[in-house]
Amino acid sequence: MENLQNIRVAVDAIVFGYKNNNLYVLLIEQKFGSADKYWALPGGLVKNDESLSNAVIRELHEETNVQLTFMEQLYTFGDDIHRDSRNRVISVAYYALVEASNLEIKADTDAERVQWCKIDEIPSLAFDHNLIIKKAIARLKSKLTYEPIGFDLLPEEFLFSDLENLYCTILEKEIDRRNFRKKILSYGFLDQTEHFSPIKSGRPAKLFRFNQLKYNDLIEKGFHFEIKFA
Amino acid sequence: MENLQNIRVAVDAIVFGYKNNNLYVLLIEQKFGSADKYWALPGGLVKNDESLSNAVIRELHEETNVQLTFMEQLYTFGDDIHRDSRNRVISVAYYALVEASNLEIKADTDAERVQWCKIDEIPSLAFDHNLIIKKAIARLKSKLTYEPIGFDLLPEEFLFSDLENLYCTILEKEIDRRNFRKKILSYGFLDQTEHFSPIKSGRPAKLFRFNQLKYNDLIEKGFHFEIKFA
DNA sequence: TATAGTTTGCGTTAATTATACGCAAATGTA
DNA sequence: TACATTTGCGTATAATTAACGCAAACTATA
Repeated sequence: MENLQNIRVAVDAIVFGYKNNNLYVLLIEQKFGSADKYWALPGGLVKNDESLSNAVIRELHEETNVQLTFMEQLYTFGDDIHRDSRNRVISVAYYALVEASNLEIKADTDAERVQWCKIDEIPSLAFDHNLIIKKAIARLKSKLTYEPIGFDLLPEEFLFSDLENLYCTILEKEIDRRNFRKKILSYGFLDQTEHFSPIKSGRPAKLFRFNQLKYNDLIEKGFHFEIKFA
Repeated sequence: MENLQNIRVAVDAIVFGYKNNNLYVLLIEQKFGSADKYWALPGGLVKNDESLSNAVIRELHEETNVQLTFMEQLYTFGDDIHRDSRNRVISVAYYALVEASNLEIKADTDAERVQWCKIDEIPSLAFDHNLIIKKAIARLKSKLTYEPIGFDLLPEEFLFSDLENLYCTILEKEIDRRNFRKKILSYGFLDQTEHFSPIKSGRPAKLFRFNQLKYNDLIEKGFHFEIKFA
C-alpha cells in the first residue's frame, strides 16, 4: 500500500589542485559493466552509519591518496531525476583543495585509474559530473575573493608571485602585482620566513607563510578578507 | 549479503517573511504519534519521481498557502546521523522569501497549525531545525549584501525607509539613511512610481519599484550589487 | 493660523581606499 | 661589464565611502 521511498544518496568530491599556473581536478576512471569506462568524479554511495562528510573522506581515501587542506559542501544535485540512468540517485557534492606539493598520485591498488586533469581539458564525464565541476569552479572563484583559501592550494611556504599567479589563473583576471602585494601584506596575516626560493632568474624572493592564528585574530576583530579584481 | 542503503531523503523549507521591522519564519505544528506535538519547519520526504525543488514546492503547497518570490538551496544536513531519532534521514534544506503583503495565513484544511514566528522568538523545534534556521539566517544575511533579494521581501511598491529598515533589521546594523539611499539609487535599477504612500506623519514619501530588467542589464555589463555595513 | 514634530529628499566635505604607475635592488646570463 | 629578469618599495591621482547639514512637505496641536 505504502509507496516506499527508493532514492539513493551518493557523495561526490571535486578536488582542486594547483601547479605551474594551472588548476587541476581529480578524476577517476569508473567501470560500468564489462567494457564501458568513463571518467568521473571520485565518490559513491553513503553508508547507513556514516556522515556525509565522512563518506567523502572515505571514498577519497579508497580511491586516491590525496591529503586535503580544505573541504566544504558544494551543492546537492537532485533536480534531474535521471542524472543516473540506472536509479534515482541524489548526490551531495563537496569540493576540496590539496596542496601543490601533494599533487602526485601513487598508483592505487585498484585497477582504476586516478588522474589530475587540467580544468580546461576536462573530457565528457559520467552522469552530470561536468555540470557539478562547473558549479564547483564558480564557487571556488567566488570563495577565493572573500576567504583566504588560496593558501590551501599552495605549499606551506610560497612566493608572492605564486600567490599572485594563482589568483590571476583561477579568476582569469589581470592584476597589478604591486597593488596586490601591498593589499595582502596590509592585512597582516602573512609571515615572512628566513628562506629564499631557488629561483631561475631575477632577484631572490622571500618565502611567505599564511598565519592562521593571526588570521583568526583579525576575524574576531571584525576583519573581512576581500580580493577584488577589475 | 549486500548491505542495502537505507537512508531517507527529505526536504525542509525555511520561508522568510518581513513585516513591521521584523523578520519571520514559517513554522508548522507536527504530530508525532498520539500526543507529541512539535513545531518544525515545513517539509517532508521526497517522492521517487519528483525533483528536490519540486518536493519543497509541493510540501509548502500542502501545508501552507504561501506564494514564494525567491527560493534557493541552502545546505544538506546529513552529518548528524541521528538528527532524526527514528531513521537515518538526510534533509536538503531550501530557504525562500515571500512578500510582506503575503504574510497572512489562511487556516488550512489540515488540523495542523501553521504560523509565522518572529526570528528571535523561535521555540525549541523538532530535529535539528533550530540549527537549520540558524544557517538559513546566516545565509540570508550574507546574500542580502551581495544580491538584491531584499526586494523579494517587500511589496512591489515600497518606501525607501522600508528598504532601509529591512536591511537594518535583518543585518542588525545601523546605517546612514542618506548614504544608503544615495548608493541604492546610484545603481539605477529602481523605478520611482507616481504613487505616494499613505503616511502617518512627515513628508509624503514616493513609492519605488525594483526593475528586474534594468537589473539584468546591469549584471550583463558586469555590475556587481553590494551593500556594505560598518 | 501659527508652531512644533516628523520624515523625506538632496546636498557638501573629509577620510579612506583603489588604481596606475616609477624605479632601484638583487640576482643569473651573455 | 652590460643586460635581462624578477622582486620589493614608493608616490600621485582617481574613485569611493563615511559623516553630517539642512530645507521641503506633510500632520498634529495649540
